[in-house]
Amino acid sequence: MSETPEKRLRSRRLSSGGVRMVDVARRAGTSTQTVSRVLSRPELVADETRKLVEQAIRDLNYIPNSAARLLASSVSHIVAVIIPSLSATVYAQEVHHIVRVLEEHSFSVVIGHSDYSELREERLVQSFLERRPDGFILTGTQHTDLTRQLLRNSGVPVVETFDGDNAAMDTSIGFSNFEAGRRVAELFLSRGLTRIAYVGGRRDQDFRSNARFDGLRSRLNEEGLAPVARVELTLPMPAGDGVRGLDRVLAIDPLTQAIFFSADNLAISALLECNRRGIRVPEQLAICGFGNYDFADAVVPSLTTVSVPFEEIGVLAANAILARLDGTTKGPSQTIVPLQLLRRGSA
Amino acid sequence: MSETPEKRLRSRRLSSGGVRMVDVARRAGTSTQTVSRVLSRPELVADETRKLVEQAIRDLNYIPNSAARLLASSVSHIVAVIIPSLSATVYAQEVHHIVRVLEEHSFSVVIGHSDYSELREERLVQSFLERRPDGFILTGTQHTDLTRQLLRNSGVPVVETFDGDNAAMDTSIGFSNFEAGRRVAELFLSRGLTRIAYVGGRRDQDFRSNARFDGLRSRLNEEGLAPVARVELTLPMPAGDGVRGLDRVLAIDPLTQAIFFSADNLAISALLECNRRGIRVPEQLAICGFGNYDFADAVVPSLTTVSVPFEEIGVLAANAILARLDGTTKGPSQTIVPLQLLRRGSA
DNA sequence: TGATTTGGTGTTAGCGCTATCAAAAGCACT
DNA sequence: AGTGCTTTTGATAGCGCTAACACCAAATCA
Repeated sequence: MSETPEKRLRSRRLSSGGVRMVDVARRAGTSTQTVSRVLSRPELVADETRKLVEQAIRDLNYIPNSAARLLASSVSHIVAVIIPSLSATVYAQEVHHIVRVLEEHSFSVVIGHSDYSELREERLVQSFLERRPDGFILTGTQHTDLTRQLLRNSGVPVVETFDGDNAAMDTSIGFSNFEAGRRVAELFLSRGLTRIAYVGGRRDQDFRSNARFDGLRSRLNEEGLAPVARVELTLPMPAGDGVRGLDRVLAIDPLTQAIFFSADNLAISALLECNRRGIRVPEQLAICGFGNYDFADAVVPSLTTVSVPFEEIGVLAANAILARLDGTTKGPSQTIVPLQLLRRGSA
Repeated sequence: MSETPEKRLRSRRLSSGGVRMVDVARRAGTSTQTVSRVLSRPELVADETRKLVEQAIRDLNYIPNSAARLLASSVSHIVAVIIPSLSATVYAQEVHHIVRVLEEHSFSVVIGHSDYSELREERLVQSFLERRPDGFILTGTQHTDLTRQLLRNSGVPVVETFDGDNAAMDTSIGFSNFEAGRRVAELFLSRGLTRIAYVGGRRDQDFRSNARFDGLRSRLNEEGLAPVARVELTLPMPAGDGVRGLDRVLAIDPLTQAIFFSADNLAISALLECNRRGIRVPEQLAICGFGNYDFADAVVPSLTTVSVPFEEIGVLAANAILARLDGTTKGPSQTIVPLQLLRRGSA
């Protein structure tokens, strides 16, 4: 019997990684409980003991195991964020600020892409729930029934972003896409333009773009008008799609006087294409974008667009989760952040 | 004695969340081990039993607890990714593809921002290690000693991206920034330009930009030339910084014939500014960017730039981690992805 | 026929941590 | 000295899962 069970077990334990809390406790001459307290609620530990423990932690290069902590305490310090895609600057910006704020509070962010599909979102929610996150930040208010049910059952705080038009499950941080559409229509109308077109994502993919179109149409209807064209592009839409959108609009109605693009990258590439083709902007064709992206005010003519406070949305979403976790807020709440119509050269 | 310890404990357990594996086992009439096998290695379970268990899982809406799994098995299915910032499209793109690939293999990605600081990176590594990730993807090869030590001790596979010039700790997926600088210099020289300037990030922040500058200078030196100006901007650099860079270059040497910008967004905004000021590009001032961003070929004149395969880098980085984990690859390795100089209108 | 292998399943003992309670130590006051 | 209080520390029992092994029946072999 050269290999007792104990021996084998011990070797597995050692190979499993390294320094455990009990090693720190032994070195500091305390119990593991005291070490645990030094890490999570140091104010409960006498100064002298605390220093001893901290020294032991440093000496041994101890790194706590958050899985064990979660298992024992049911707190993961993880927030799950699901966005359509990180290659859209809008969402990348938002996530940037979510991560920034949550990092400061020692929460980790896990990220998933829904790829503009509710079903993929559902699968992600399912898989993220295995990590027992302390919060969820989703994009939009469009979800499958199962997604809603899973989240409700889990009892985790949920923040939905970017959609202030529809009812949220829990907490919502968004803006009114509908209102944005109306404001843009108003602008075009005020310039005496009536042949107005819209270029955006596919109806079944891009619900927030739908709302902008609806807003545009609603305002036009009030004047007895209607959009002369609506072009739907498959998401994701790279900048070059702006030119395709432009072409399709002009194919439908060559006399179009104004186009509202659902994102600035489309609008900018269309605008640059107009310059190239000698289509005068805004005299011949007015262009309005959405999002106030990087080069919106650098192109010639500068791009008229709707400015969306992505940073603010990210920060508010992160803070909403934090507030729910420390008990500052309880129930659902809706926050609408204001949009700003930036009247510039292109319209 | 109306409250036995057992009662209290049971109530805590129940409140802690919900359905456990043992509940599934009970319902399916098996042991927990069999349930566990159905989830992780279903081929080991008889078809009939498997179906029983799967039904029980569905009936109960069972969601496994990954913390318990990690604790018992030492596999987290987490990959930690640290980039300077998600608001730089370059890194957002890279992360997009990392997430996309890893999602398919049911790995979760946790994200952190170093904000171009080695010290912040060190803190992030420290905190991410608590989650026992199965892999790390870092940006660049510049790290603190403690960062290196922590990662080495942890035994986790590490991939460093974006830097093919320097030695990596473990696995590296990058390109040669130095070579990029040389290629751009070569291009300018071939057009007979000699008064060449560089605009990039601050020397102590942006090591990869330094390498591009070094490459540029090295090639110029070979012709007995030197850069006429080097402008250093504080990171992060929003697009508007391109104009500031242009101004500072022209202040140092008004006769500058060519500028190499360390990122396309700077180059594009500078180019648009030249148009506005009536500086003729490329006749009066040649401009070259880096990265081949969205509008690089849409502006007039189109932007000459270096195309970097961000998508490929992300995919390769993710695959490198996966290969290490399933034992396909063992030791360190270095992969250099090729750059492409896109000669367009601006140079 | 018995010996051996195979496939399928169950039993046991942790993984590393924290919640909970108990207890000890210190202090002020009667 | 005894009482009640606060502050500080420790012992114990899990958290929910899987690794490792044990076991059993059926299949295969000599």
